[in-house]
Amino acid sequence: MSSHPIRTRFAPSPTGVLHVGGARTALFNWLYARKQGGVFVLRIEDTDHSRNSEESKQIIIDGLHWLGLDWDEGPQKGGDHGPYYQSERNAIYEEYLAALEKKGFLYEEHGAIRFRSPRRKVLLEDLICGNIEFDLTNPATHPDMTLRRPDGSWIFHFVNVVDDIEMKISHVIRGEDHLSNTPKHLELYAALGAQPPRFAHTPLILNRDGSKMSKRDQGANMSIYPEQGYAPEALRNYLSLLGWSPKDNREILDTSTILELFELHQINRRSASFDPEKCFWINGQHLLRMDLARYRELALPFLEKAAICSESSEMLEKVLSLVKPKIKSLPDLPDWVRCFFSDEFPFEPEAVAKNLSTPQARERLSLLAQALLLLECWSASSIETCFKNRAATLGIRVGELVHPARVAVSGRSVGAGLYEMLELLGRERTIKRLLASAENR
RNA sequence: GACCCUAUCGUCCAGAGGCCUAGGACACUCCCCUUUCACGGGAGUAACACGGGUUCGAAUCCCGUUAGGGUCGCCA
Repeated sequence: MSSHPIRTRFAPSPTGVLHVGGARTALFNWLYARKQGGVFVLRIEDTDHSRNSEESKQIIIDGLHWLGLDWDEGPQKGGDHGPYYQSERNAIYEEYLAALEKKGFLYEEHGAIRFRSPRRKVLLEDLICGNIEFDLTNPATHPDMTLRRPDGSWIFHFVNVVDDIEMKISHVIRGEDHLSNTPKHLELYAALGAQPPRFAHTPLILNRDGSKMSKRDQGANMSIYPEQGYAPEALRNYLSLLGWSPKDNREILDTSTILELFELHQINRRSASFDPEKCFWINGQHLLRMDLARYRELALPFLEKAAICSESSEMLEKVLSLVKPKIKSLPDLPDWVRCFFSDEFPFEPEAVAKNLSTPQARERLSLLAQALLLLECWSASSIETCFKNRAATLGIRVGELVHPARVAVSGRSVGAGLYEMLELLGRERTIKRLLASAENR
């Protein structure tokens, strides 16, 4: 198409959190660049000295790393258009300011440097919002913008435009909160004699009730997702669906599919609201569908944190593949699997009360243990047969054996398939636990 | 207040004049499967903000109203 290479950028200011809206903006920029075979740039807009710190910058970098949005140029990566921190680009801004000065666009007021608007109508051809004309002829409604403060520090509009020119950004994909700023930016491009990039303003993400999403709202802060056991690929999936869709009712999409189907101009013009429940569901679907190696990778930190360690990696894999189809959230994992790796596990009081409190139940456990002791082959299917036979002999439903046994062996009333659990646990531990419960509880 | 954007189930998305008695998904309710919890399958509740046009015909086009959001900073 164009002879100009596609270059997009994510240009956050370090505020201490990576907001979910910012993450989505970054995702769209990343998707577009990757889809077009272009370059994705990360630039940190840290001109406001009062509120930026190393930690804040690190939070953004960590968040993007976690989300899997790798940049081609930027912090930790370098590139031909650096530096990528605005705080280090002073000389460049001075140069551009001098150019504007020379052309007579600037004037000073109270020590600040301001841009004299040409006072014209400005047409924005937005890839998402369409053509919008802004009338900037009235100074009362559109006052001249300030470019530089009396203390020498720079204002967003100016440095943002200068950097986009210098970094040869071809597509500015950003939140709709910048839509009304764009005519000002267009004035700057014109004044600098630069060709403006294509703009694409995405609708904002709101809360479920339609209110503006602040960093404190549920789900707004990206740092909670790794902690809560979300898979980055699931978040990419959910975020991509806020304002965009593949149009064919598919919802669970891996990133390569999104890449294949994503189109900038198909993004909605309607603001979306963030639904934590749906996000959770999408994550669950990814957890369910991912392969065991990936599952294990995501699960490991949660097991380590709970001080659960496996005697063998083979055992770990067996346990994980057993519970994987059942579990919806990785933070729940330790409670589900602790009983496989240690004899020290808590008994849920309600589960005990319901299933182990009667002498009858304890009697059955002990009978069950005797039967299992005699089993010639310790496999899930023969264990199942044994349970069923036992139940038939006692004239009860299998459930009346299964539920107490589950609690005796795991302390819990919910879990994976019991017969498979027992097979994995081994005969010795199974019988020991059945008898312990038969006697004590 | 001015300017800009938006308006389909509670939520996300489909719908770009007749295929719409509006489709899918989350959530919710019920049923089936099942040793539990899940998964899976089935069913159900639930929406075109309102008012005018245009048209033989409008969720879809136009205008207005209302509502929500955004911007109007020497924040980004």
